[in-house]
Amino acid sequence: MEVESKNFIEQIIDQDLAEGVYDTVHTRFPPEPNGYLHIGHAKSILLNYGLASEYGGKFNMRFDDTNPTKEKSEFVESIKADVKWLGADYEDRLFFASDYFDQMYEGALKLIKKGKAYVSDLTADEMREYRGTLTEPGRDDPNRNRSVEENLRLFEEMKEGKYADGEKTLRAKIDMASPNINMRDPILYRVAHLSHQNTGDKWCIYPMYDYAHPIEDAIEGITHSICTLEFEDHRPLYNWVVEETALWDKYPPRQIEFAKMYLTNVVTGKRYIKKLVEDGIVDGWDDPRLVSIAALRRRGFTPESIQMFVDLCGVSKANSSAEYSMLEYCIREDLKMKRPRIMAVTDPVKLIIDNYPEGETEWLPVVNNPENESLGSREVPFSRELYIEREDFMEEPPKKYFRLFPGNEVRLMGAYFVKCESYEKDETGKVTVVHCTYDPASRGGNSPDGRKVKGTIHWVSAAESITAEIRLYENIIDEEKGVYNEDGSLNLNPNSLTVLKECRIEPSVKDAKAYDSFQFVRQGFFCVDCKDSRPEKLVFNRIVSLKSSYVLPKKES
RNA sequence: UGGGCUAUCGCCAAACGGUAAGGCAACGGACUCUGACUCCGUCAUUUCAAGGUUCGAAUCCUUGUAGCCCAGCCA
Repeated sequence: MEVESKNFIEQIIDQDLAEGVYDTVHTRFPPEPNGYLHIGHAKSILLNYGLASEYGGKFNMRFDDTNPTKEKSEFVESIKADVKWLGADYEDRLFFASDYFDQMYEGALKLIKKGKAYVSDLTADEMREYRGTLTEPGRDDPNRNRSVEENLRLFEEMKEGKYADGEKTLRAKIDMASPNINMRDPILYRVAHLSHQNTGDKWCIYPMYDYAHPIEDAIEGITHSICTLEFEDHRPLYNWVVEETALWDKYPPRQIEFAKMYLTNVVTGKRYIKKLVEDGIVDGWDDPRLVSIAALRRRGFTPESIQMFVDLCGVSKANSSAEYSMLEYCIREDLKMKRPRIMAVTDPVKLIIDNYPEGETEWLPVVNNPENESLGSREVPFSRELYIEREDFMEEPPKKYFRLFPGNEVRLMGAYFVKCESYEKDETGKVTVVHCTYDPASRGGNSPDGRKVKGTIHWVSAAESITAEIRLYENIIDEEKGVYNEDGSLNLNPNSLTVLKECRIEPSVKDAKAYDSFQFVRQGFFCVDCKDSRPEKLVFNRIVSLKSSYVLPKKES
């Protein structure tokens, strides 16, 4: 048992439970359906869901759809799919903030009757002017002292549609001189003659986030309302609304803020991604070079790996950004034991075994994953003509190079020992064929005379191998400058997408349907691109490469 | 400049007055039918800075410094 220290949210919960503030934990994930979810949201989802499961409580899915101008049902569907894929099970608790519009309206009436809210005639500009600045207090709204009756009538008229957009608002009566700008009589309701994706044309007034969110939490019986740091300043207002509307059943919800997580140098900004999509730089929100949940899924990341990543990152209140290598570690860790390791040659050179009978093919058994026997084994065709990796042969090897070079003997993985006898080059000096002889006694990869070889290389049979396309993805990086320069030009890493076309892969990839992804020996992890796969040709996405798989010895001269 | 928050290794992050966990990355080395994996070792005498309290401070106090957030009828 590992002794894991609890994060600060767990500590707060423990204390709440101990003090009897709450007797359960009920969390929620409340996105606005205005875009696709990315890795940052995954943290929030898994954190909220994880907390609920850890304490035997419940987790709600809720769409915060209080602003019809930005929201689309398309996003509702993608968000639901992503949350499900991540494994955050909200059971039958799928809610919409718009489900509570009636109660919010009643709450507003209650506030008006208590003298805690009033209708304002101020325009947006006037409102800004009256609000004051960061350093100067605001001034009272001229309508601040309207009578309850007048406010009631006016608010009713707002609802009835008697006013144009922006003509009137409902404001909370708090304190125009508060150092916290959020408390300077914040707007509770605005007039907006818009059709809502859920409620249609029923409403022409819509509640603001600060008013709506606490009520949503209260109604759903949320105990710990976890959000990001930028809402810290809103907490007093959150509490004010919770108190004044008193719409909770058992206990009032409590807001806790944590730091968002960013990935170093990757683009998460919605408007940048939108532009990348619009400019055709990427092929959509799920382009594997992005870090939306959909992109990660298409790239071949597993929900388990993302869970691991979130766990590894931890939760705190310090702004931070995790290195991408941590995410890569997680997917490598998750996949290495549960995926078959098969042979793929990404830059083929022909290898001819001169003393192997022409036209003969034998099928050799190879274990799928030496570290996980339960994955079974497969048969791989072996013949006189093979392909090996170009980097696995060198005419003049540096020191400590123990793959193929003239006169050297290596093991063809799972097959035979072969010794390099000669090689051919074309006019340009490029090696075209490597000639070897094999030792028939070393079948299976071991010589009965006990001699050892230093190197083992992978290979595929020339005739039976499958040609596939492999896509090597780098993330679209976001340096300090940002993705786009001021003149609109793009800061892209030049090799964000590299397509290798003539890759040769052993025929067992035909069993691709049985697995989402493979580990290609010494090349890393790949998945079949379900979106881009053509029937005649398999397209693989690289999930992540292995560590240092291409690196030649450094200390050579 | 008003208010809120944050500062612990290159990156995350514990430590809650008792003498700086862990992970990622990096670097050595061992092992290996994947130069992967695994394994073993190295990696903060010091916690933004300077003072102070204390037998003892990353933790408490003071004064600074730096970063993030707030002036949408967005969330």
